[in-house]
Amino acid sequence: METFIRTISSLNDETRVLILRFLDLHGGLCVCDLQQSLGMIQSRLSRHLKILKDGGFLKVERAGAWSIYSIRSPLDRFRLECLEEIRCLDIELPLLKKLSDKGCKI
Amino acid sequence: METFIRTISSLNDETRVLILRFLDLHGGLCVCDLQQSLGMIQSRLSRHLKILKDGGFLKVERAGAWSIYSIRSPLDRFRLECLEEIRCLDIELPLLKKLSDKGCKI
DNA sequence: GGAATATATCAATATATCTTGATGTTTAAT
DNA sequence: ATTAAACATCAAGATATATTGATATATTCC
Repeated sequence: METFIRTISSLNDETRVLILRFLDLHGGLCVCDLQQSLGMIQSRLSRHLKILKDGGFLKVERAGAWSIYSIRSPLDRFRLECLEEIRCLDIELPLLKKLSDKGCKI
Repeated sequence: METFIRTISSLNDETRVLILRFLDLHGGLCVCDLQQSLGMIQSRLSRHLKILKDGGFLKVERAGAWSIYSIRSPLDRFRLECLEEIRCLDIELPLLKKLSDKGCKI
């Protein structure tokens, strides 16, 4: 039950659904890219990314100073169904501003 | 997005998952039966039942003074997947105390 | 019609969650 | 070594959600 609620509650927020959709579309991104693209402050993003990770949807990989967040793979059946449902949502997605390539300076 | 969040948030509560599981197991029940079986007060149940209905998981049918709540059928693919996931949870289910047959007197 | 049952809703309080700004911690560049 | 970037975490305030008891609305039975 605990795990189920943690999984569900990780989706129970528009910000997190947006983040998930954005990472699903663009693949792994660092926090500073998400910051730029989604126009959110860092602490807010970090928090939501952690919740999505604890919910089993994301994984993190350290690359130097960067934390690269991406959709965990493989997702189990249920989480994949959730992701499929999110893919069908009509969400206004911002453009990707990938500054990390040129050296991100927030 | 709005509908998705409403669906997800309706599952984001242990009480509601329990109610859903209980109705899934026993079929349609009135509020007073749920009250007896789950040991909850009426206002609390009414609230959660409404949220599950608004989340698209339950339907209500009036039968005289009683409101019979049951799993909505057919469920769409995503809600069905959610229900399947809930069926797999290890939940301690109370016994059914169906007093409505003999005339429920709360 | 009047009393009692079943349910819904409201108001107040308690609890949890989200947002922001501040503060740590680690890594990279010089 | 120092400085700065990238990220995590914490504390405080704001917002949302849950619980309870009280009240309102049907409906049934007499």
